[in-house]
Amino acid sequence: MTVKVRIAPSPTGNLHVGTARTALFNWLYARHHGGEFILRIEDTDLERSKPEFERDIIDGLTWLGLHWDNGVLYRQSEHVATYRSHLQRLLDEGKAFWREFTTDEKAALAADGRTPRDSIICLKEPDDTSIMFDDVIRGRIEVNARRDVGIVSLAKDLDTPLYNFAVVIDDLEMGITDVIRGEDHISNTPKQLLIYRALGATPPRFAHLPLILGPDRSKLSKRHGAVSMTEYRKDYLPEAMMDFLAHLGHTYPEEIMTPEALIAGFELANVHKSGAVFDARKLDWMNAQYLKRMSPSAFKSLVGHPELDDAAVPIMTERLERLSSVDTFSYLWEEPRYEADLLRWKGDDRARTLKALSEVALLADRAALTQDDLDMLAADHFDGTKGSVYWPLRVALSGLDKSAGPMDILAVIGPERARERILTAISKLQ
RNA sequence: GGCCCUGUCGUCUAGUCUGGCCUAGGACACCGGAUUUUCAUUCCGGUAACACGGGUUCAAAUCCCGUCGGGGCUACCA
Repeated sequence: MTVKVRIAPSPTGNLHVGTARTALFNWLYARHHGGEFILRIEDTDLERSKPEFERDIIDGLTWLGLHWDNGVLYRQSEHVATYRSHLQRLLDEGKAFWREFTTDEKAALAADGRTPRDSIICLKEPDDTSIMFDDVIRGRIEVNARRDVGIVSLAKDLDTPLYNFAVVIDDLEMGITDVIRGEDHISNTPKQLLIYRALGATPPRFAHLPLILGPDRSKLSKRHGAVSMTEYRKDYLPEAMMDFLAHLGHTYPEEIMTPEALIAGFELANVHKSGAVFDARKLDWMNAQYLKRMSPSAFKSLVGHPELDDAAVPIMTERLERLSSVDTFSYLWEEPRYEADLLRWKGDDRARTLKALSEVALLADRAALTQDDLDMLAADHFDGTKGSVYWPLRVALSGLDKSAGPMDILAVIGPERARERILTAISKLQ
């Protein structure tokens, strides 16, 4: 049987990194086995589901490069008839029943600010039997149906299915072969198994992924900072993000791997059992690695400056980790602004700085500046102190205390603009 | 509290199934050095872990038992 997996996010928030990672593992698994990867929108919670969140999830998944095989989106809300018929059948067969709430339960709910209803549809209370499954990642998991699971709620009414029920019906209807999801769903699995049993259906295989953790080792959430993919898009390359996420909880032989290699090497057997902390610094490093490997033209258009000379590319890629910091290189495309005092190298006074810059300007007037010219200038007139020449020139060109070297900048902006900047620096000192 | 999952450097991890090649390897981060006009890149080097306690064994990170720790779930959310 060919493999068919799904990612089933609920559009009650933007695409969470944890959901993205689960999606990635499902995708990797499907592609590795030549199977299908389905996107299913779990919008049974009508109140919290929002179209803009659905949009964000779709955009995020697309950005990451995770393409699903069902062209038309499957939304649970569009399949009420299916849930209804299964629900009715379960009711008719006496496997499910309308469970009345006690006044106490209703009071508790009302106190919570919610409008309680009189009854919901539940599965008949299970027998005192053990219910078990062999998790592909964790091995056998076994619990007592009556004591540990109890009564499973299925739907608020015939047209309003609840999560556990909708998931089972959809997975069944779609022919999902492997359910690969977060560890936080382990405790839902016995409930769903009970539903499969009531339906007389064969459950799929289950594989529970370790959670992505925050620095304090609890499930990654908003209080840890950015958790939505959207927030990462402005800083990272999708291939870097994919690579990073793929390594969280899965063993791979290399740090930097192409999507093809990730697919080829993906094995549920190599998925870990314990959670992994999301380390943004490693993501930064990976991103930097991918940036360095980009072609000059691709990089230039990525950062929005296709007009730049190719020489600008290594200047940026050698220093850039997060895309949003690209403005620190603005001196490559616009005139720098700075205070005159920044031009002075260490103990040098204004006169000496002015002299250095003037000599450089003279040199630049005669011919294209070379490193040899500058070295000679330093040796002849500044007792060998290269800094006295290089520093003012570099600041004149970049306007910053930290930047690429003057010769590198010169190669990007050209001799004309360089000369103008040197002249500007000289006038600042006068 | 109950049920379930889990435990190798600060972090991601190799090694655990099939005990010896592990005086525990790699990567990120960090520290130091080389190159050097600043920053960065690059290259060298370094600090740093088998949660703890028993047991089995000639030999245990690896097997067994216990303890402790961390996490998840505990909805008329998903």
